Amino acid sequence: MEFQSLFAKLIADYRINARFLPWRTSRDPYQIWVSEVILQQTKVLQGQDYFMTFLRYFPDVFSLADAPEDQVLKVWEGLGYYSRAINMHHSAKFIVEQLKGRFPDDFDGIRKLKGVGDYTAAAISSIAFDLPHAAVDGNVKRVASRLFGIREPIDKPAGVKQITELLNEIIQYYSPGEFNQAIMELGALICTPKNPDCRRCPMQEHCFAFANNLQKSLPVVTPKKKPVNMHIEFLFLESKGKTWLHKRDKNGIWKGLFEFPAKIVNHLSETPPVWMMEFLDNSDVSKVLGHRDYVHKLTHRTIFARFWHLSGKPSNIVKQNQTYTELKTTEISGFPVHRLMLKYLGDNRMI
DNA sequence: AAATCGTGGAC
DNA sequence: TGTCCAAGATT
Repeated sequence: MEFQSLFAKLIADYRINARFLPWRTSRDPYQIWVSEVILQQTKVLQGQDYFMTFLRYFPDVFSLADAPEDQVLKVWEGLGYYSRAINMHHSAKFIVEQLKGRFPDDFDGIRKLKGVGDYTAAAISSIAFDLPHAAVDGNVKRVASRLFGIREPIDKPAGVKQITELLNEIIQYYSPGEFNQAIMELGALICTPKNPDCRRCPMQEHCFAFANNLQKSLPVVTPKKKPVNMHIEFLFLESKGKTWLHKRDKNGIWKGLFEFPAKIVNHLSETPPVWMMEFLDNSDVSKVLGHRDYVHKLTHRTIFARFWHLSGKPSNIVKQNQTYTELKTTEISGFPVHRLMLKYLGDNRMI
């Protein structure tokens, strides 16, 4: 089988049955960029609404570059992997200030943008500019592994390299954007991780895994580690309708987002924790209005959180330290916060 | 090379 | 219930 005809059925099938997705209505590289970054490690169903909202707020690279970071994060709120938003914001400024607002139009130029790796650069350059670069995402790795019988683990650089080089050879015989999207669509709808629907697969007659009944053992993936437990306490301090938030720094989880003053602890405290006392004025006897517990599961850790709701006069540490932002309790929803905060605020009827 | 970074849906 | 993992990038 020659490369020119290997994917012919898949391409034909894609032309007929491709899903209608909002980012497929445009070939504006900016919009393709936005969609690809939103879709990193994110399912189509989850990303669609964020894509529409993001473009409503930031319809072009100039509006994104001009926006304050906190507004970009507010639009991104709840989606996760927040460095994506910060990197996009940074790259938008770079495009406007250094490239006169012209989106880079080749692979190397696109690849230089922060938050754009090999996959995203290939996706943008193929879809927006018809350039022959194979976009190797999780779908493509799985499809290629089964189709060609590749036993190299697909979650390691060697496996990705092998697949990328092979598909870069093949993609030149096809329409690049169509080729990449057709394979991703196949992986998303037919050649799924579990229970692939081989009966409906347009690549069935060419598939190594199907011929050898190896769908369950391909691709080879290295086992993941179990999440680590972590305990964290939050202080929701109220005083005369005011409260205080803290903007997380550039390192670690939830970067750039706001949250109540927080501390990582070994064990959750049954009474208001000692560390909270420095946030309260000594002369004031604060009232404990209650606490709420949450278990927040992430890929790599399980967070046991306890929110303490205290009423009392804040200490000078809180009032004079620029680390903390004072705001009206009713205006919390204007700040970008992580999902754990959203849960608490929702359960407290604050949003 | 291996860790880290979120959230949610499917099974 | 727990496990997997998604249109990955960065360090």
